[in-house]
Order: sequence, then C-alpha cells, then structure tokens
Amino acid sequence: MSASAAKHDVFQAIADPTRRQLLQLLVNQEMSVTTISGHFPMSRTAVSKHLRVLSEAGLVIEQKVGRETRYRMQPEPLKELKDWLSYYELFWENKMQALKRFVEEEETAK
Amino acid sequence: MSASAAKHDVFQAIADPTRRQLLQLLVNQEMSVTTISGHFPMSRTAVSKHLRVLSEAGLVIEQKVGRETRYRMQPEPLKELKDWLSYYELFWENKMQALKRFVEEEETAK
DNA sequence: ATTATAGGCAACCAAAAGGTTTCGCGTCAA
DNA sequence: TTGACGCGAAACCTTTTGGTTGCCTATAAT
Repeated sequence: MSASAAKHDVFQAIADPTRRQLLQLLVNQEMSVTTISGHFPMSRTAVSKHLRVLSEAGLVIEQKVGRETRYRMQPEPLKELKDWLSYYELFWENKMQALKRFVEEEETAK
Repeated sequence: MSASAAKHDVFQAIADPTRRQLLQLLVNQEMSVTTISGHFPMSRTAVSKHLRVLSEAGLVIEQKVGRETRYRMQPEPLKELKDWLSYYELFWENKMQALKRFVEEEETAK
C-alpha cells in the first residue's frame, strides 16, 4: 500500500553518484534547492531534477516554506534495499566460513 | 588493489531489474549463456550484454567450458553496497527508536 | 569432412538519462 | 508597487542504455 506509484525505484535512484551525494548532504539537515545546488558543479535545474527522482523513490521529502522548497532525506525506503541485500549476504558469509575453515586446516597441516 | 578497474560499478549494475533477476538465477548455480537466456524474454545477445555489465562490476564470474561460457554469481562486491547502507541504517533506526518511545508514552498516558 | 551448436562482435536503432538555457509565476522586501 | 529572489516548466541537445539482427569463429558431433 503506502502510496508509491513509484516511477523511479530505489535501485535506480541510488545508481547515480550525484544522487548519492545528495542523500549524504540531506541526511540530517533540511536545505533549500538553491543552497543544495551550491554544493554541486551543475545548474540548479539539474539538481532539481535529481531531487525529483529521489522524491519519486521516497528518499527525500519536500516542504514548502514561503518561496523556498526545503528537502530532507527519508531513509526508510532503503529498507527495500536492505532486504534485497540480506538474501545475498547469506551467500557471501557462507563463502567466508568456507575460507575460514580452509585457512584453519592449512594451519593445522603445518 | 584487487583488480577492479570497474567501468561499471555495483550501484549501476543492480539498478536494472533484468540484472537483478540474473543474479538471483546464478546465485547458487553455474549456467551457460544459452541456458540463461532461455529464462528471459529477450535475445541471447541482450542477456550477454547484461552479463558483461555484471561481470565488470565483479558480480559474476565466467568460466569457459568447451564451447560454452558458464556464469555464476559472486556476491562479495555487494559488500560495498552493504557498507554504504549501514551508514543510513543508523538514521532510520533512530527514527524507529523515536517512534517506539512515542508509542510507549502514549500507552502510559492512557 | 561436414554440419550443428555456442556465443562474441559490429552495426544499427529508439528511448531514456543527464545536462543546458530561457521563461514565467509566486512570494518576500524596499 | 516595484523589484529581486526561489524555483518549477518547457524546449532543446548529447550521450548512454537496452534492445535488435546479421555475421564470424571456435568447438562438438556425425
């Protein structure tokens, strides 16, 4: 349920390095579009587009304050990523275990 | 160090849904290109291109066996994603804590 | 020796992504 | 009330992406 007719999903949203930087910038502070775009070597419009993609993925929320629009990160949608990851985590941990056993056997064999 | 002049990074590699399906398919079995492409509604060449992207990100390894090329998933590079995530996990967990406290206070106030 | 199978490579194409500049409109300050 | 500021929208451009088909080579199978 919870309102996401998401044209852009989380996986796609975080694929772009600029957007990952945006998240980092907004993770614990609200900031206006102009201020945000001061941190990037591109036009305000370009930054604005990236913000929309993040917004569609639910990763930022916007708040209108007078004539400015302030953005802040919303980390919750990253849970989907975490869930996806946790499945594979299982596999690389198995390999780690296997490697560990191998090394230990080597030690013992000496 | 460890050989990755990665033209494609992990974030980009997993952005595409077809590539995520490929990973799922190859997570615990080796499979030839033709067999793999039987699972997808697109040409063998298209699948092959996706496999190359995954390979450049280190997420699959290929092994030549006679005239066929077998692929298998390699989960380790997902660690980078995990590390990236763990930073933000902190934030949404804080919110969870805050929410929990709020709910508990509500309960007590009754 | 000949034929069939596996799969990479090149050329091509349409659509999407990432960027730009220009314009217009709402909001705040003089 | 007249600017100046904040920012979204539109039009446009270039590069990348995701797909296609056709061809070529290497390896198997008959």
